[in-house]
Amino acid sequence: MTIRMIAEKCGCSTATVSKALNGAEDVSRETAERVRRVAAQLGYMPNAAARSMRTSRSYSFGVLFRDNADTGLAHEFFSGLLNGFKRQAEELGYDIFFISGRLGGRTIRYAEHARYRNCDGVFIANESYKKPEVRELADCGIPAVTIDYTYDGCASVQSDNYQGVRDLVRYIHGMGHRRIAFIHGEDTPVTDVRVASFRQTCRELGLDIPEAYVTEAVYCDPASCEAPTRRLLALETPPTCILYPDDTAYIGGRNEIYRQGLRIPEDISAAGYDGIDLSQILRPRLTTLKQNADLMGSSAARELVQAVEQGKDYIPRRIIIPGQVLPGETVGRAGETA
Amino acid sequence: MTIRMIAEKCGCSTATVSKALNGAEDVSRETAERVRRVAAQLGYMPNAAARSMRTSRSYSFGVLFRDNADTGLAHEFFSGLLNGFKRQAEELGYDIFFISGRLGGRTIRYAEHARYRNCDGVFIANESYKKPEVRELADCGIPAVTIDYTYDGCASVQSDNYQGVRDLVRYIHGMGHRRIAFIHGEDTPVTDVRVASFRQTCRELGLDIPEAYVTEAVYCDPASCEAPTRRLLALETPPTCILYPDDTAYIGGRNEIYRQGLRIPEDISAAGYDGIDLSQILRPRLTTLKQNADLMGSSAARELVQAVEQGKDYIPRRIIIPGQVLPGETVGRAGETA
DNA sequence: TTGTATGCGTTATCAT
DNA sequence: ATGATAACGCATACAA
Repeated sequence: MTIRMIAEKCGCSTATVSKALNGAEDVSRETAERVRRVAAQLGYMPNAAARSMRTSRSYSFGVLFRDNADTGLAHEFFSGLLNGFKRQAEELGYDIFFISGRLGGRTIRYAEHARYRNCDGVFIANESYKKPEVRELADCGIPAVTIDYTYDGCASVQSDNYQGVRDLVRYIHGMGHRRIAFIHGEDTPVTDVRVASFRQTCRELGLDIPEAYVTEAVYCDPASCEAPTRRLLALETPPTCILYPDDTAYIGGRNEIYRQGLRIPEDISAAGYDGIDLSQILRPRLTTLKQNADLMGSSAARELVQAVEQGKDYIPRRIIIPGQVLPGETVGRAGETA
Repeated sequence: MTIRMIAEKCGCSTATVSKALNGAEDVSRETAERVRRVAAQLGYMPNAAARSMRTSRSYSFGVLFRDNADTGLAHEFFSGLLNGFKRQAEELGYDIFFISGRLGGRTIRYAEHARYRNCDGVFIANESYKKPEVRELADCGIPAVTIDYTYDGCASVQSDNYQGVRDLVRYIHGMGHRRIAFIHGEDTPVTDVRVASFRQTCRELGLDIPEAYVTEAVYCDPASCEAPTRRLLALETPPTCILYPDDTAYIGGRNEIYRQGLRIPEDISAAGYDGIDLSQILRPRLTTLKQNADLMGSSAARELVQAVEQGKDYIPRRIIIPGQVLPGETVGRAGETA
């Protein structure tokens, strides 16, 4: 099935067929219709490789996603991100494929992989943005959009972590809590913003947060939250509410709290972050901040298409996507002077 | 960066460069080495589109994955499957992209999409195998491998659901349980096998399973397990152990059990299926059957490469991947005559 | 051992 | 409005 066969069947040239199929102006309406009818009837599909070679556009986006075992696609936030990106990209005519560091038994650099497949744009998420190889990809001339990180000259889509933590803390404050602790994730740009927002919001609310109330664990690692939780509960003046790095990590804190014979939220309140399904399935339902991963993904796709189609005229934008507090049942009402 | 530029730099023809790069026999060792050195130095990468057009091989696999909101990539079993497939496919030189029903604002059939991108093989998972469109894809002439389902003429990789349920039931029986109930998932080929295995294993063990002990819920839907759990607990002779459709669905049963003021496993035992991370994070740790999703994915990739490279000589195989009981803490010891 | 020539399917240019 | 033709980058059959 090539345009040549359609041309023969229609008694015209391949040039005319190509024009007709691509909606060019200089084709008579009747010819165009006839060509399209025959094409549809024969189940014609253009050959992506040939088109790509001729136009030097592949209508594909490369996706860089950390897949190294642990938390890759399995994390609901990232799978949501990818789903949103994929759906919108396809809607706009772009297929997506994965960029990886291995191909055919050889190690290749991300940028090489992207060039090899001629992708029109790249989507960078869930990677260590400090790795030179990642920076090389972002800078290699192919339009790129990054998630939760800004490279100079690249579009980026970011979850509003500042406002997210702020909303969550204010909600908890509104429930009467005055002694709020934050077990945050490991050191990343996202963590920095969240911790800064936490401290600033508490200050604005006139809350005094002892240093011991801000402590570190590891994202998505429940076990890493057990010791910090234990330490917080053992303080002379323990917090009345603990913020966890994310919904999954919260499970570790929850296990520790129960192990101490305490109840949630009667004895101690807790909140997560992300708003994954799990958070709403557990009883008591977790109070958390839902990140709009799907919207972040689809926004990234739209932005990337703009970057590709506007070429040199494109001015990189930074898009901030707000999240939303899911009240849940793990933050209880606390006495005003707790 | 094309072979032409390398040819100029090396003072030889493009044909020689092509041969040298592809390890042909009829090139002198010194020439080959020089060409490869220059290529590496210039950071040459072949153009995938050009190569694809010339060889009618794209070195890419299409992946059909249900992404319709709910449980797509978010499900750890499927993300594990995809990860395993992706890693192994890339190792063997094939990139992967997603086949979808939408492209450029138009609805296209899966088979069309696959042909458009010229993929060398397709990986079908997590789809309704009964849809004619899916069957069309499996039958369209492109080598295909399916997961947990057999199409005539297609390779397939299957989780050993028969043995899995059998091992799980026997483990539970070994813990002293004699009254075992099974809340299974909705009607699918996989469910059929699991239910059949459950009944047969129980029969072999001499267990009498009342009809009320086998009942239906929905995979990955905790809420759907609440009512069935309640009904089982309210029976005149309630089970001492309940099998759930999967680890996620178990959460619903767990919530209901706790709501009734019962303890796990002291008052009632329970088991899941899948062995996702969540199951090992919860306390008590869930007794479940871990499916080896990663191995299923990588096996599928190896098989698909065989199918592609052997062409007409390839004989479709069915590969069965065993799972493994994860003992956990939710199945307690029951009195021998319970 | 090396080089020349051709074609894969498509789009774009230019002539008709 | 239509068509002939070239070119995209690569691999290969065949000539040298």
